[in-house]
Amino acid sequence: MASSDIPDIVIGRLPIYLRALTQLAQSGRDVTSSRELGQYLGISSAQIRKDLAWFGGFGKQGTGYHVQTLQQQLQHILHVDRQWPMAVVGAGDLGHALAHYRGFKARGFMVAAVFDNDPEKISEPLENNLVVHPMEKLTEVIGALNIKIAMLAVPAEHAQPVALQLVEAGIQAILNYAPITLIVPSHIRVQYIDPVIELQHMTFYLDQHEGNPGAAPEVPGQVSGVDQ
Amino acid sequence: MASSDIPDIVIGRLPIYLRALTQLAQSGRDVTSSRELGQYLGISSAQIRKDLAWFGGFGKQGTGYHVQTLQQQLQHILHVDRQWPMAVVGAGDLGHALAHYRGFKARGFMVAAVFDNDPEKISEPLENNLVVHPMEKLTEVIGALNIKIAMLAVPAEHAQPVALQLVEAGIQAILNYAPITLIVPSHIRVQYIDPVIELQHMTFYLDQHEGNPGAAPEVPGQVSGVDQ
DNA sequence: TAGATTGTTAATCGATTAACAATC
DNA sequence: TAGATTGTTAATCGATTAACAATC
Repeated sequence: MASSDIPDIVIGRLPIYLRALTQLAQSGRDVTSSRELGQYLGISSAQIRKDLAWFGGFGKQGTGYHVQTLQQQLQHILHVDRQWPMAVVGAGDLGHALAHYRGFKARGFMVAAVFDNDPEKISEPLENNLVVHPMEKLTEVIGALNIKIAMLAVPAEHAQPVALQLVEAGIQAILNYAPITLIVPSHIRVQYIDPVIELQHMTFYLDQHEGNPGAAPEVPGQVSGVDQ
Repeated sequence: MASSDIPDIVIGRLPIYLRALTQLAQSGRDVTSSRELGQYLGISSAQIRKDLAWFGGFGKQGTGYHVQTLQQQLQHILHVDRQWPMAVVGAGDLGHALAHYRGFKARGFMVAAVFDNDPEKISEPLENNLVVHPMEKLTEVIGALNIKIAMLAVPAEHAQPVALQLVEAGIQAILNYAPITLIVPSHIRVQYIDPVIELQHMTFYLDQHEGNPGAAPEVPGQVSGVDQ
């Protein structure tokens, strides 16, 4: 029952299930099945049932799963049945995009503070009453707002030292947008977002001269696999 | 030898190795070992050697790997020993951030065209002589510039139809930033970037009341695992 | 009831790790 | 040479899938 018993690879799929359920709910579906969900996500129905079974029995034989109930259960399991305040560090293009992103709220998150070390950006007003704080205020603001999660959007060469500052300030989870591996204490959670990693994964399968000259229409219908 | 023999999970790690080698090269290292690389990335040395062995023997017994040579080999294997022109679809905050991002060039990519359906954004000038094209020009421009890769940065409700337009236009790989699962023909590669998925993966391990009041400094030193 | 789908166990499959001969 | 590290094989480990009794 301890969360450490549950394979991390299972945890990684739960947010994807949750996202799919949200889509289903929006399209008005009340009930779904592991078969439907699996087909939609490119995952076997057995895997979905087995993943959910780690946390209990949420379905009904013969019927399937009540979309809204399962959604709530997953939100509870993932601790997103609340709003996590987050810090954005780095107020460049990406930092701005993150600070303005409307999609966090409905899924358990909000940007509560933005930091940058560029004097020109300090005090710059953003949406939602946010302003850009100087890096000197990092520990103070993160402590005052009880922030545990940071999105790191600074240039690659600053990412490592800033990450350690964040840890000092009490941050426990970092979503790192800088294209480097961070070295942090082992109790700090880190996830990486680097578009080039994903692009290079795809170009392995692409061939420069695999030309499609003039466009070759194809019948849609199949489903692509799951994301990392 | 056919690329389909090689597990996709192995392919997914190669860009991470390549990124680490770039970091090593920048810090002036000439030679490295599977042990060093593994320690740095939180991966076993055996796995790194086994992954590389799918493509040949790049190392020297007793010595290790020549950083620059291995870098070049991986670039070749991943087909990033060239510059892939890409389309950005959606010229909002995120689209702008992608169009301005400086990090693509050195790693095999460039933004060659930007599209949006908002008349106010059309013809808006961006960096690098880019302008925002109307969606009507999608097929024409993608064909003329021989673009095979698109980054999809439109609102969630438009992502599915736009993805199919991209496929019609000859796009073969999509990096999808919209928080939905895309349904596309099976020969189209799709990778997903959704920060909320990564955040929810981390909040599973966080506890709201696991307070660190007043900041608890900790000794850095250990390394976090590999991303997806 | 008959049909459908769950939760779960056992079988299979694949990925990771350990170990070591080869060799620089 | 002695020490180090590769490439590779065999052993282990873990994840996925198949199958089905339980039951709605």
